[in-house]
Order: sequence, then C-alpha cells, then structure tokens
Amino acid sequence: MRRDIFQAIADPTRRAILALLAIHAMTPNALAEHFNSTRQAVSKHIQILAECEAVTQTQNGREIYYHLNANKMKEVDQWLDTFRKIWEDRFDQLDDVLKDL
Amino acid sequence: MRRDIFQAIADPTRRAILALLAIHAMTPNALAEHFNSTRQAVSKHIQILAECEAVTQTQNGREIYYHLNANKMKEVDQWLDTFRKIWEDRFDQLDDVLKDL
DNA sequence: TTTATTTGCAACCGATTGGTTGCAAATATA
DNA sequence: TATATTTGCAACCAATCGGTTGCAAATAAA
Repeated sequence: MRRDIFQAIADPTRRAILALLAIHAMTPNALAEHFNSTRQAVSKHIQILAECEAVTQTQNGREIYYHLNANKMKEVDQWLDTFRKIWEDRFDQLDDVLKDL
Repeated sequence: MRRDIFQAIADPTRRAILALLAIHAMTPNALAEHFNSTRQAVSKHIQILAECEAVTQTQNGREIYYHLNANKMKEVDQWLDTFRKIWEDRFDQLDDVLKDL
C-alpha cells in the first residue's frame, strides 16, 4: 500500500480534512462532525493522511489530536515548479506582444 | 464521472504524461513509447487528463497532438495557498527565534 | 485500389477505493 | 466498581481504477 501525497489529496473529503487541520489540530470525533459519513470512514481518511505523513498525532489521554504537517504540502508545490516555468514563459511571451503596442 | 485535476494528478503515469507534454505536444503513440504499458492504457490516461481539461488536442490528419494546459495546474497552486500561509507563519516564527541569537 | 498506420471505443479482469457495521481496548466519569 | 466515551481494527460491499485484448474507422502510403 504505497501512499503518496498526490493520492492523498485526490479525495475531496481528505482535502477538507487538511483544510480543517490547517486551522487547528482536532480529534477524529471532532473532524467527523464536519462530514456526513461515519466516524470510521473519516478515521480511514485520517489514516491515509497519516501514512503519507500529511498529518501527525499527539495523544492526550484517550483523545488523539491530529496536526497538519504543512511541510508535506511543499512536495506538491515543488512538483508544480515544472509548470510554473511555463506560466512564466507565457507571461514573457505576453510581454513580447505588449511591448510592440 | 466527475473529473478534477486532483484526481488526475494522483496517478504517477499521468503526472509523467503532463511532464512530457510540458516539453512539447505529442501524439498518443509518441507518448506511449515512454511507458511500459500498452498504447490503449496510455490513451485512457490521456482521456482522463482531457476530461478535466489538463490537456487539449489539435488534429493533424490522422495524428492528434495533445498539448499541456498549464493554466489548469494553477488550480492546484491556488489550493496550496491555504498551506502556503502556514509555511510563511512558521518562517516568521523561525525569524523570531533567530533574531534572539 | 490495396495495404499500413494512427486512433478511439467497448468488453473484460483483478486490485483498490470509499463506504458501511460490529467489536474490542483503553481511558474517563458516576 | 460499573458505565460511558473515544478510538482503532477487521470484515464486508458496490463502484471505480488501471490494465489488458480485440476491433472498427479514418487517414496515409504503396
């Protein structure tokens, strides 16, 4: 079961979980309240996010707080670099057009 | 069959196709030569990329050239904004630590 | 015209996905 | 101690995924 961040963010529920954890760390129960599916379904999503290190956990008694690992998101950011170069090139081409006006 | 860019980039073969098309437009046959799977498998990936508008096509006789739509990648870039703010905050915190040294 | 090339589409297949229910373990509360 | 809460894990299920082969249509080349 090879997990990577790209597979993790493919699911909209998991992206929503990451967005919620960006605000503050939460327990699985607290997270599950934001969705229509069962706690166990949400827990599965959390597990997938944990497997690819997109979230970390700290235990406090019987409660487990899940934290966003924002650094993992940088992997996606780095992957975008290839395409960012193209945006910039396109922008340069637009400059070429504009300077002749 | 709702397709979005996040589902499209979840597969490593599709990410490789996007990287190849970032260099220059290619036909399905030319793309397929870069992979171990069949042309039809690669064609299916192309179709998924086309459905979410990550690639566009131009026909030239019986050949179809697929082009990267780099603008679509910006959607991922925009999604990252939420987390980029956190990187910056962390960076600010690091600054706070460093200024006391 | 006949033959070869390029492509898309359909059918099929095993593995994975995202969901469910049920249950056991650990911790907190009455 | 007895009960309630929080959580993870396992089993199961229908749908989707990523791959295959086979085939037909369109275009190019002999």
